[in-house]
Amino acid sequence: MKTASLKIGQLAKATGVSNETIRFYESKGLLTASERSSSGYRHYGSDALQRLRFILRAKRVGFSLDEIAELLALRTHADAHTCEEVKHYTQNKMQQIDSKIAELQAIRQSLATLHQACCGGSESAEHCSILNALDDPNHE
Amino acid sequence: MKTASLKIGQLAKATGVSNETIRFYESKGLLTASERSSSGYRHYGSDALQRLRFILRAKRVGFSLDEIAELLALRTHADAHTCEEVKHYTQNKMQQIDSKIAELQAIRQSLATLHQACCGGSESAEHCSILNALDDPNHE
DNA sequence: CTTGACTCTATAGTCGACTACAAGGTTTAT
DNA sequence: ATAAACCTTGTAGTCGACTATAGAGTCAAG
Repeated sequence: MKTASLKIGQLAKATGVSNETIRFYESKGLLTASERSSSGYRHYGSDALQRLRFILRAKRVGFSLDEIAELLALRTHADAHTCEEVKHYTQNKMQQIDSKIAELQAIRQSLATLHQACCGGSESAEHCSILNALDDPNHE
Repeated sequence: MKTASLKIGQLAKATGVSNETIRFYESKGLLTASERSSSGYRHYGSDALQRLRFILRAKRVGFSLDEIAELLALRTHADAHTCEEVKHYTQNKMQQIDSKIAELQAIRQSLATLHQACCGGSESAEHCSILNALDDPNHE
């Protein structure tokens, strides 16, 4: 027996998604079982666990399943992608991520201002909303 | 005439969404026109621009319209919310944002590793994928 | 004073991402 | 050896977030 082979239900439980979701991700090409038993049962290694966690992580920060599939398909020196492609793609994606981080920090700042203004922030106006808390210097 | 009154199409153009999307957001309680003309046309002030940009920003980082509506409804000293509620909610939301930022940074790190490994990162293995680039110390 | 570019409401359709059956086969615990 | 608890495929339904269309009214330029 190989180290840590998981059946679909175990993988599901370990990641907090349903069996159906895992099969759905498979149908979208995001996650394939490393093996099938003679009876057709899916079997996963620990790499699947890592892969699925990556998928969920990326989803939580607003990436679509298609984008995630692209990310997972990225490999250096792989047959399907030239170095140039990988360089450009990763560069681009990192910029996208930096924007997302900046956007999150802006929202966080507004929340922090609101949090401080609440009950005790004596300077603050009444009816201070999250939009008042936003300075919003950059547009678009 | 008041300063900078926008019709729906102008607001749409300024933010890059369609007129229909704006009406849809209105139907979900996210964005109301400050006024209607006698003929029923919606008119927006610059606050609507700020509000809509906030909505789009929050959307891009994975918040649902319902969550965004909650964020926008947050006000200190407002009738509908006690200080305790606001304090708890903002605290909670800020933690959520911190997790999102950490997740983005993890993905970004993987991409950076991949980017460096590509064409010239002499130490790196062949067929290095984004998952190999992930150390993934923390689970869940 | 008409033409074209806007706006309105209302309803239906689409698309991504699941979620819930149905009808059956397999594994495991007793 | 049989029942409970798994697994299989397949199809249909749901839900959030739009998007498109119809049919009508309004506004600004020539």
